[in-house]
Amino acid sequence: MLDGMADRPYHHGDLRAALIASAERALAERGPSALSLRELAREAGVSHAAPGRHFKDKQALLDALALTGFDRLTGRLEHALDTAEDTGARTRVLALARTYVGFAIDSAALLDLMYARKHDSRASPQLSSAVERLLDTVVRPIIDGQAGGEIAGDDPGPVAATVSAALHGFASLNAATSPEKVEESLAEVVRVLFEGLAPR
Amino acid sequence: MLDGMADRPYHHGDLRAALIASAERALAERGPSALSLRELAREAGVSHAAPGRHFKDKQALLDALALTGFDRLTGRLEHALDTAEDTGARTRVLALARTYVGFAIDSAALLDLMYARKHDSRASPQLSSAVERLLDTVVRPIIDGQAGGEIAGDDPGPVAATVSAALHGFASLNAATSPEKVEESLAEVVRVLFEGLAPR
DNA sequence: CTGACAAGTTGTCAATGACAACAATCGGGA
DNA sequence: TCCCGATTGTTGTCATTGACAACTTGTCAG
Repeated sequence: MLDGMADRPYHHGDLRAALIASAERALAERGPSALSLRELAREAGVSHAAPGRHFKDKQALLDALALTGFDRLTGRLEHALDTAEDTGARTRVLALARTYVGFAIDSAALLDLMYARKHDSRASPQLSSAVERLLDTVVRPIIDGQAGGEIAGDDPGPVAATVSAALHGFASLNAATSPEKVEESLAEVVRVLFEGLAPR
Repeated sequence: MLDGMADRPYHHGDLRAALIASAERALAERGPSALSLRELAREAGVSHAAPGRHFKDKQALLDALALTGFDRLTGRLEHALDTAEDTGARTRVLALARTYVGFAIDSAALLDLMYARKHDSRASPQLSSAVERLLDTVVRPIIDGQAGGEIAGDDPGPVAATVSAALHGFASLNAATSPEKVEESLAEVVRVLFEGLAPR
């Protein structure tokens, strides 16, 4: 029975989720180094050791946070693709890029964390599979585009590597830029991607 | 002089540089969270408060470290460009990419730190100008290429944005990949960049 | 009912970053 | 040359933190 918020019940209800949410706020507002388990515990109104029941480690909390980040980003990308389903390949890639960059702008610190964890060799297998799902999503419009003759080549590999690199790189480099400027710049980047550097 | 068993002079000689070097090693070996000022001090053979004379803050140390990273990377890129001076635009871009990715592979944690600091609004002006010099270097072969008719367009802006995004993104995404695979993949990416996604 | 397990609590410890007050060394000008 | 101020390093201290141990409270299956 959820007893409501009366005089703090002994059991929090969903401390795990509350900690992750708090962590994300703290991460965004004060940077990764300022993130303290004890502070999160205080915000949640529990004792300083309570987080230990849900996360073995500070690192475990960060891993869980990164994981939610990947899930959320992948979800948004999938939604963007579904919405642009019947448009051209270029439009779909642009939709993908817009979404990715949007995420990078309003969750810059989280994105950093996500890739920092991904690069760590001690990363959990869950994290790796989350990254895979993300990449699969990016590859989808490319495979479709090649099948429909809108994108050159028949091996999605090199094209996917290029597009995901450009996507991630652009997002990472422009995470601190104002959304309007980014939007404009982004359209140009997708155009250059499709038309290539070499003169036609 | 109470020169005990260790012939350690009261003054270290160049503590500042020693700390930065130690910090880079520790960063690479044990990750950013394990980096402790006191440990660096111990490694340098000085007291736990000595680093405070050279760096106001732990953050200040990290900023200085990031700065050396940018300087080193820019230096390598400039050298790579100079070496490839009389070749075609595509070769020069490939040289740039190789160098950038090489840096990312053997200094992955440092590169993360560099961009983490860059994204922080409280970053020092020195850091910003270091980033600018880096971008200028990347833009150079593009301007040259457009002037020589090897790269389409006359505004380097969009092309530079695309190339630097792809460069940085590819490096970031492949920092944990084996050098051989990366080398192969990299050549394909540069090819796709030049020829574009759209069928010719 | 009950007892095992999950979730939270208090207590403690070593490590850390920051700072203050003090000491040794160095270097430049009188 | 000598002295005095600026640098650089030292010891001491403090609050905060992450981790762990031992204990308590609530929950739920049988």
